[in-house]
Amino acid sequence: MSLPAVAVSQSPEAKFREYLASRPKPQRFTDQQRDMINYIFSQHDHFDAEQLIEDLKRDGLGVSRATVYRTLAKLVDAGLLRRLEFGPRMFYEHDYGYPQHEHLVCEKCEKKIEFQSAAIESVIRDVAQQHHFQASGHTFIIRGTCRECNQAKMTKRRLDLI
Amino acid sequence: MSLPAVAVSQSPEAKFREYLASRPKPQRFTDQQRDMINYIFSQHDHFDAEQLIEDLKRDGLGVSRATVYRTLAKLVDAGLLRRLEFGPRMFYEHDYGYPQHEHLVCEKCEKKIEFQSAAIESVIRDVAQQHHFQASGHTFIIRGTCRECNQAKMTKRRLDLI
DNA sequence: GGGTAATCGATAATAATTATCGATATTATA
DNA sequence: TATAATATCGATAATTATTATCGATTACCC
Repeated sequence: MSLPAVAVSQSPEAKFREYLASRPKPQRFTDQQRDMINYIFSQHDHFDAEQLIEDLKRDGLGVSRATVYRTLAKLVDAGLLRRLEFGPRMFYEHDYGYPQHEHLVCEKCEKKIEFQSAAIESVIRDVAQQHHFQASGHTFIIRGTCRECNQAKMTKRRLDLI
Repeated sequence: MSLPAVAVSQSPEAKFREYLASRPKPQRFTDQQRDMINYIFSQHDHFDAEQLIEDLKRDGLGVSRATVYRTLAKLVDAGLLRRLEFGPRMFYEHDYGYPQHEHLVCEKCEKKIEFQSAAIESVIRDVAQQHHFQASGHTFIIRGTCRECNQAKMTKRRLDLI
């Protein structure tokens, strides 16, 4: 699930405060934002808004649904989180301190496997240049069945034959 | 917008009827389905459910919202259409008679530019093999600004300086 | 043509996200 | 340090895309 981290000089909170300070109109740093950053950067995981709301509530940190969505948007804009379009709802993962990568997503168990690929970076560069397109981001997801779910299916098939 | 077509032996309608006939429980071919297939395959374009509903209505072919969604799902399952996850709503494009390709999507004007890349196919094969992952599909979208929107921005910037 | 059941259309429901707005809390200023 | 100005909060309503429901309609087999 995890790739080697990238060295960073600031804490996520410090980086976020810098982002807030750099906005044209001044933005405030609140307790809810601090709680969210502490929780999110205490582990590496893919998560969605609903999960985060439940997890924070379970930890006694109540942050309202609206504030969770608002703060996630700011964290993405600040470069702390990446936004992933897996199916109908958005997922989020660490961007700050974590290398660029792509995903394999299992359609059976929803597991996300990360991988890095220099080839993809170069395809993006080449294609963008060819079409005079100014690339600002990309989505690359491979959908299918993971090793474990494949084995489970194989085993079941073998059992069915008995 | 268009890549060279792929040779096919059947009309989209014939291919769809074959699909319906091959289902475990028999499915019926209706006037609404015929109207939708005729409309969709009379042009090559990326479209979403809402556009299609409006376009059909404008052409005097009234197909209800529910039926449009239901039939789109069947057309995808039959291999006639590909389903594209561009942002919050689904888009559709020809699959039958049209080669595999990926997209550049302009964030300013929503234009979709198609491109083919053998490198991506091989990345998918390699990564899947490495992780013993059974790949069934993928999404690859490069987001950014197209040539025209870039020029518009440049021109505006130049004018702003006067 | 007649019976059966898949499909249709109208509308209700769902799910994820965004907007609204009075209450609250952060930051600048006196 | 008190206070004023205003960004953010929480509760809830609204929005958007899509799916489910269900009685009416219609395609398909005999």
